Amino acid sequence: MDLSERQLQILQAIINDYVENAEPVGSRSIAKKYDLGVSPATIRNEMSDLEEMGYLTHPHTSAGRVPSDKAYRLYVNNLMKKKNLSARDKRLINERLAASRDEFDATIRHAAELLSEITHLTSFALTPATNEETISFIRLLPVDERTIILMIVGESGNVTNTTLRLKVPYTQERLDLLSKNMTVTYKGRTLDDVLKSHIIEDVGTDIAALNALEAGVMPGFLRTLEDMLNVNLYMEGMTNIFNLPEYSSIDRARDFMQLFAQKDWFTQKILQRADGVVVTIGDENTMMKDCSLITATYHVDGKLVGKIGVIGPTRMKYGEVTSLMEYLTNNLSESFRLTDGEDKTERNDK
Amino acid sequence: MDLSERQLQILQAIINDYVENAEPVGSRSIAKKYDLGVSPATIRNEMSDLEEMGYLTHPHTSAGRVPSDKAYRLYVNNLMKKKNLSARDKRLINERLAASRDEFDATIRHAAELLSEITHLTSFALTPATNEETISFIRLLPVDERTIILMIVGESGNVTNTTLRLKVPYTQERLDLLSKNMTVTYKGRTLDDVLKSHIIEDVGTDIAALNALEAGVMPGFLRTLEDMLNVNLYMEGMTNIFNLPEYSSIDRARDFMQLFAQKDWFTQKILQRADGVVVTIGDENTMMKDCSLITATYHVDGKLVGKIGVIGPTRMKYGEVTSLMEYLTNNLSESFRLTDGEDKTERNDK
DNA sequence: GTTAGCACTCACCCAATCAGAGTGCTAATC
DNA sequence: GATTAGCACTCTGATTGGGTGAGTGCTAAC
Repeated sequence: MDLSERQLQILQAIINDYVENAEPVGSRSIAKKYDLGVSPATIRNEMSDLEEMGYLTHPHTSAGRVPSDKAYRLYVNNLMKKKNLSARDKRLINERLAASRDEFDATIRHAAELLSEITHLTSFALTPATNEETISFIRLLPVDERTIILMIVGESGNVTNTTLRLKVPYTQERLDLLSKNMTVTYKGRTLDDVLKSHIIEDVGTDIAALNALEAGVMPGFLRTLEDMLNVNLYMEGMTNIFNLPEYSSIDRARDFMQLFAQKDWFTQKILQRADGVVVTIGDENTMMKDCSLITATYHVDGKLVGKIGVIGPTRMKYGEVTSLMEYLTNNLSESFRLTDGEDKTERNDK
Repeated sequence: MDLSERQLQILQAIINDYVENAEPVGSRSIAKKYDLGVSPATIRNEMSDLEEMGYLTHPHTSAGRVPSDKAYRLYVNNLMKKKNLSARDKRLINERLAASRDEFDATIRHAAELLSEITHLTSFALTPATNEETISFIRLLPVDERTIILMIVGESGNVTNTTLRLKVPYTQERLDLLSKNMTVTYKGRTLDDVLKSHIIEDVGTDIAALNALEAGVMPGFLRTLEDMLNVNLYMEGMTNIFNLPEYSSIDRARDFMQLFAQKDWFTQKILQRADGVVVTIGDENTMMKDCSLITATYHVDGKLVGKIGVIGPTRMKYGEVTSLMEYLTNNLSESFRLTDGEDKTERNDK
């Protein structure tokens, strides 16, 4: 049972009004503000029908109507139209991202900043997931008699290193030999893959002398792989929600803040989401039932996939936020396209 | 004009009571709970005197007394006695820190976690400041035709790296030569020092061929130095304050949260504080007038200095918190003492 | 110097009241 | 049959006023 054209208009009007003012909207104010050519009474009848169908709710008898999650879903799927970003916002984004273009993590952090500045909501950004990253080479460098640096370099330019203190002394040759052996063994394999075959493989059983050194290095190697797999989460604008009426109760505010207390858990939840712009509204979220969450994906060199996102109350300017996120992720993916011949340097220091 | 013994007793009683219950304490309840051998009326007179001297305040005529910042200061300086940690807390700390002993940043994060878990306040930890860190060596490693990794290693084992995309191709020899030249030029100098002499020095003017490569590397080198100088801030238990009555108003809670919105600013403020256990109470803080802030320092290998801290309302168990922090920083410094011969690995991946 | 006694002051809670916004229904109108 | 005007009804939120209890400050007695 479809909604009539007029019902859609009314629903849209209610959503617009509620998103703007955060107060239950009555029939009279709709009739006045939006020129629908019908009287408040008619609107009341339609509202009553819309409520019966589950698109509106009623805080109490004598209050106006509030859109339900279902209404927002309908809005996002059918009614919402893309907004063009203001020239000001576009310029802001271009400038800010260009400024930190050289530094990978900084760019991503800036994207999150922009997101929260423009939407006045809470935003976040994840550095790309590196499950698919493959090992390019492994290098061991001497520091002093007992200390070496282990460095793992991925094909996409990810670099992670650890300082290792060894029990036994080493020689330069042995170090080089082990570097080479490890590179040969692991080159081309994904981080995930190597880590899962957790069993410390015999990297160089044929060279018996290596074993002591190797044994000293392996735990650090695995730990570094793990570290390389971790994505970084940058959060911005957490305190923005304090300006929203829906979080004027301390309990709601606390619940919201606690979402981010466990960063790891939150990160996992975000990583599980599909690619592209994804909107989940209220109850559709397992994490926080009275929030909406919008995520979008950007690409690095067309391969690795990172995410940015916005969290706010279900009362949110979906059209504007999704358009902004599309623009932002396009811009990011463009920045991170490592076409050759370009004078581009990239940071990897997570 | 000193306080009499009895006045001190009463003041201490009021502080104890208020810290415990967060409610203005009246003369009668002091007389009842603490056996001071005098009647409520006498206590009232003393309280009146203490108020005149600025140690107590009065929310309104018919309310009990509340300790002022000045009272807490007196308490911290003179009255407070060290508490022994419970066996449970000690074990908790030892176990948790030992578990992540290998990973530098993780250990520090765990210290902050412990601090907030045990005190039920908001805590933070800073990785050591690296102003004093000196450069040990610089290494350039090839990745592909146009990409190299720049790695700076400090004497204390700090390692930071960047991936650089070059305009011009390079050869292995030139890379090695530049590595050596840079190492010779910068070895033993502090990061700060090198960065301040910002002028791109002529690393190898005698070898004309190097110039193009060198020019491509220098900006990345300086950026990496900057990055190496940054300290990491880990915050824990931010939502703990929601359980405290003083933050039941949304405005106070917002103000508190906004303190941490600008991490960089906050970090700077903390870095400026003196070494050792430092307590600043209420108005003594420029940052947040109605909080108390306690910081303490730990050492890495006896040299580099990092900080941990706790923030909460001025109503705080100063004795317990400072004792805890002393224990924790001792434990941390102990963990980070890089005595030789030990099988210790240390992470540097900030 | 200490204490008992007592008037006084607020903050807090509760109930009652009132105005305003908005609905839901009915009956009249197009 | 759809639309609208009119009106009774409902509920919230702000305001008011009395009652209670905790606690002070003062005075006079010990």
